[in-house]
Amino acid sequence: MSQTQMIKRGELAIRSGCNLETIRYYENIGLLYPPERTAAGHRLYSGDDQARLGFILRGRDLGFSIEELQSLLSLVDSHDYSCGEVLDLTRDHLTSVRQKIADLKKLERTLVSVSAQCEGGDVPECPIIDALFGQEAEQ
Amino acid sequence: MSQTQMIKRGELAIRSGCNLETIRYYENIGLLYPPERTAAGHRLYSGDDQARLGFILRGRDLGFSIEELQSLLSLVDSHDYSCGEVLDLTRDHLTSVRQKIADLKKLERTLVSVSAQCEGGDVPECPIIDALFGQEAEQ
DNA sequence: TATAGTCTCTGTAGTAACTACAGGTTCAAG
DNA sequence: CTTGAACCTGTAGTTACTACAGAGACTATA
Repeated sequence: MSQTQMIKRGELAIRSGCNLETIRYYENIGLLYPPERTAAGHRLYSGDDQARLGFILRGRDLGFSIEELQSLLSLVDSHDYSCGEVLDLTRDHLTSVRQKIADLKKLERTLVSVSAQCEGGDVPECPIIDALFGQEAEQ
Repeated sequence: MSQTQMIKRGELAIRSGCNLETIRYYENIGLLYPPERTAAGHRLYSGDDQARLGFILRGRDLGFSIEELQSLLSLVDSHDYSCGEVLDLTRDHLTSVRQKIADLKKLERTLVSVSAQCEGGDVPECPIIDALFGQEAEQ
């Protein structure tokens, strides 16, 4: 892609912003292909390798799990994927993100309502503690 | 509290809705006090033990981490906590919940905008894949 | 009373997605 | 030629559990 220059793991870590050990981890779990090696066994990453790591890191930033990235990459690797398949995976992921947001908002509301009963200060009785010890958390 | 009847771990699991193994885990990490035992070594939980587990489970439902629950419980155990201290912990937690919501919403927007460029179907080129392989994820 | 089946005990390993370390090569600069 | 940085490997730690194996205890029925 950009350059066909081969780089070592440390350099890849710096360029990609990915942790050094994480690169090896992605190789171990099969997200990255085992790269070429020098005679002494040092890893050498090609431009394609760098692009693939970039893909993984951007997917990770979008909250895709390793498993989801594995699905996405196996589609890409098949060279026979359709846009629809990718869109399905993305929509599934979007659904789970929205579910998490909904759960957290519910949590937020409960925390706000619990906090609102509490006046703070030095008083030794606390409605928050009472709520936690009480029968219902009114989640 | 409710009854001074001592119950065993299996019964506590059923009554509280907590996983059997989790109860032992909470004991191991010091969230629950080591309960009484029968002569043969079977755990016996008092009403107070049951209330404490209830506290933990409700706190967990509110998204408090083990560490936060440990702080909360050590305040309770000190018998000398103030409402202000509890409120501070709760507000810190609320802040982190809100941060998570904000992060996820940002993610959601990005996923929506990436998906919007994609028409699905059987075409073999996918803007989502292109975006992931591209230079910027425009997060 | 014998025995079968369920409950409980312990320590340990597995989950997700890394991160960090120890102990040992290899490389590059002076 | 030596020194220090970079690299190699395998393994352990993180969070908050969950699950398992193998052994002992309890209970109900024949």
